[in-house]
Amino acid sequence: MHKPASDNAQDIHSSGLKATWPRIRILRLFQQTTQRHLSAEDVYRSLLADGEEIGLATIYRVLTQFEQARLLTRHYFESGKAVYELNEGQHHDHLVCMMCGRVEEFCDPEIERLQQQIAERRGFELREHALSLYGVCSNPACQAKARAESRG
Amino acid sequence: MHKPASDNAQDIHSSGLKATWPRIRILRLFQQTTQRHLSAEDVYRSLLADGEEIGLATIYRVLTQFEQARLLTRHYFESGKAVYELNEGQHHDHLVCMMCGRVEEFCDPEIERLQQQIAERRGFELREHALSLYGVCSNPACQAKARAESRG
DNA sequence: GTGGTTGATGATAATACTTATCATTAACCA
DNA sequence: TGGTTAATGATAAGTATTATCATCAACCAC
Repeated sequence: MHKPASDNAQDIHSSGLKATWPRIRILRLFQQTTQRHLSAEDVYRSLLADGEEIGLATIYRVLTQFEQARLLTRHYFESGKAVYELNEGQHHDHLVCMMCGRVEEFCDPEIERLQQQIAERRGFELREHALSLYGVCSNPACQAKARAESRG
Repeated sequence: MHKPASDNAQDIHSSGLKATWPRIRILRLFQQTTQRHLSAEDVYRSLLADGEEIGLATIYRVLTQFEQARLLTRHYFESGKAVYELNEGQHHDHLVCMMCGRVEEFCDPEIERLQQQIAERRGFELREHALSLYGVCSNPACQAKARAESRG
């Protein structure tokens, strides 16, 4: 199921980066975690909890490098804080629950086509896009919370 | 063309906020500026340049209040820094030039419909969304810069 | 394998953006 | 107009991120 550490080192290496222990551990975390989107702080705490000796500065550096190397992609989800996710080739967009923070992914070729069309019409060469839908998920607790807030 | 200050005060007042001088000036700035999207720092510098005595803390507070009052809307545009724009009722999305930072707006009912459909299928009650397209605009200088960057 | 070079690490200082604190001041309504 | 209540501005504090730099480890040539 999960790639062994050696493949992992290979991925890092072929991005022109030295396959160091911190880098291997960070990449592995993204490959193994159930929580797909992680902030620098999330990664830091998770690795500390696993008994790793790692500095926060290294996390930030490596996340930036991995993003440039296209191993990870970065999002902001309308908050000042960056989160990263594994880049698995297939582009997708996000559906975010405003109550519990859960993130679902989706991909709609028709929307993608329309985006391309809009960019072309305005003389833009489209490079990338970010589409996030915000709402309340089907969890009853979230719906209750949403009702409470609107009464608030 | 532009609303007089009194209407301006009216808008603020009917949002349940006192029509203070700093608030009137900030709202007026958004109504009169050609640069549609402004950060807290942009607003601060602009008002200082106009000879206003205003504190940065006030700017942050007022921008947050105006957003809650739906006079302004906030965006992050994939950077850790918030920018605000006047809320004129009509929802729209953004097309951002990655070279010069220019922002164009667009609105596509078909994309909106598809978004609604996606949310429904997954049991989400859609509240809002953010769609930003990033690319290179038709300005020759931007296209030259883009080519230079891709050569690295 | 080993060693030298080069780049990576981690501690920490610095920066950028934003929010909280609090004494003073101004807006609003009776 | 005066009193109440909320807003302001200076500044401290908080949070997220980047820069600095001495030490250390990965990699390639041998």
